[in-house]
Amino acid sequence: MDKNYIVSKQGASCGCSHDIESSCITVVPIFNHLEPEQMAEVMGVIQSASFKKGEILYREGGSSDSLYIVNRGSVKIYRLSESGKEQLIRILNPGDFTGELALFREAHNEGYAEAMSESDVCMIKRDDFNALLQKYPTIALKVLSEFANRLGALETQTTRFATEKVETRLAMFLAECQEKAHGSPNIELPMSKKNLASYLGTTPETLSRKLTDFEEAGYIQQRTSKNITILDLDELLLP
Amino acid sequence: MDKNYIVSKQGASCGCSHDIESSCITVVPIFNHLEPEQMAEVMGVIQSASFKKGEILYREGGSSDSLYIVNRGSVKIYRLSESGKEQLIRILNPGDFTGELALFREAHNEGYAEAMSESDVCMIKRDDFNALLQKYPTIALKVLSEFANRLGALETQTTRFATEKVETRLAMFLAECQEKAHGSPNIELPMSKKNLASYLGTTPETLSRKLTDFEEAGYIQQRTSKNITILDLDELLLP
DNA sequence: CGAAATCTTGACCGATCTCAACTTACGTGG
DNA sequence: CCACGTAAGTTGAGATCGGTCAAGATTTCG
Repeated sequence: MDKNYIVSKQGASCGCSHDIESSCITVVPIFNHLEPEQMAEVMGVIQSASFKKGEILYREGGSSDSLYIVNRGSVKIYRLSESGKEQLIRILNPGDFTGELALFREAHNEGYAEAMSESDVCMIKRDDFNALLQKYPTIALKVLSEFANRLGALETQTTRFATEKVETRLAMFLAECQEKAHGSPNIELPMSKKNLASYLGTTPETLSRKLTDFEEAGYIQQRTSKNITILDLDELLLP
Repeated sequence: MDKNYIVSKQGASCGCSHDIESSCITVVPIFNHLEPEQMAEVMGVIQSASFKKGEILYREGGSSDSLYIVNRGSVKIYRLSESGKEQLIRILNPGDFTGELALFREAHNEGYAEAMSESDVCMIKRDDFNALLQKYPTIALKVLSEFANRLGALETQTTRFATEKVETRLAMFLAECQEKAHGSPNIELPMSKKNLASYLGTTPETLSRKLTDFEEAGYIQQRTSKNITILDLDELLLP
């Protein structure tokens, strides 16, 4: 297992009370099959950086040409629609990466990446990463696998937007939260309700109302702002 | 240029009056950089098949484990939402491929692939394709590039569904049609209006109404069922 | 502790879906 | 080649969902 993670290069510079061990060491799925000496090669081309909450990793139209791997914290990827509204695409947690669009296409970034909390990020330059891919085909297979998963998830997401109403999308989202929580009825929303509204393609007002509706119908119970207990998943998903 | 395409393996078995030359030879982007002897190796693991209009290449939940490359004709990829509505994801034209989800994940197919017209399709088995990827890393790079493009397009699509109204989505779609037609104002819808409605996440009724609205506003002119002349693209995109 | 952001609730309105009737286009078989 | 049946497309009326604006409550964070 020792070879299965990358040690972030920056030292424990954070003066705060974070758990240093877990915060600076992260499993990076696309590299976790490499031998130590190969990993060393990867380490050689990695750059690290920390971002404070709200700082931008890259912005739309920018010409960043790196792969970004989140090591600690969380990063939100969002776009601004042609009419100016923000649309949250996904949230990166430790081990997730982004920047692929700028890597494999000539096009510029099509979205924004913004740290949602103090975050450590590893970066690999386009040319270095391409060299790694050429040299170690298994890395490419890992990335292909990740892309395939993301394509599948995005297609599901698109289908929901196109065919389900807000209420249903929210119910499905809650169901997925419960799944990720290994079936526990007590779930914690992984983002603010404002962001969740954006992610679900609705407004905070409507989201608030739907949650209230669910609660009044006895399907869920809102404990705190982000903690919800799911009382009747079946009824929630039925309509 | 000679090495830049694959010759479909089935003979000119169609008794109909199709143009044999163009119908059985197709550029396949993910292989078009290979040397002849490498291409021969690819040919060795390819199987071909023809599908009549309406025939299903694979279906949701099925366990097809092949990559499908369209050689002639067109194939539509769609999903059925949890509530049973059909959502058109994309249309494959010659050179496009699908089946990636079953290739790189354990999961089953999450959608349907259906021939929209008489179509010739090349298939490569999962194991064979993986072997090719390992042996020729450049193929993997091509596929990565294709995936990256598709991810970008899907994110754009998702953002539009989440933030734009039907009218705007339709206008953007028409604009893209014109772009693909190299700027010509005379465009041809690449699918039936029923399918287009599904693709845009609306109903045929609403689509019909919006097109009428555009026409009455003088932005477009509907010549035939599928032929439209764009009179004022700027006004179309403005609101 | 206080300013700013987030969240909630209410009232209203507009976009789009649904249902239904009708027209048009298309493919098949006589 | 035409007739017919089915699917696709159009149009209208009504209902509903969800967005907007506004005000107030609550939380967060410096």
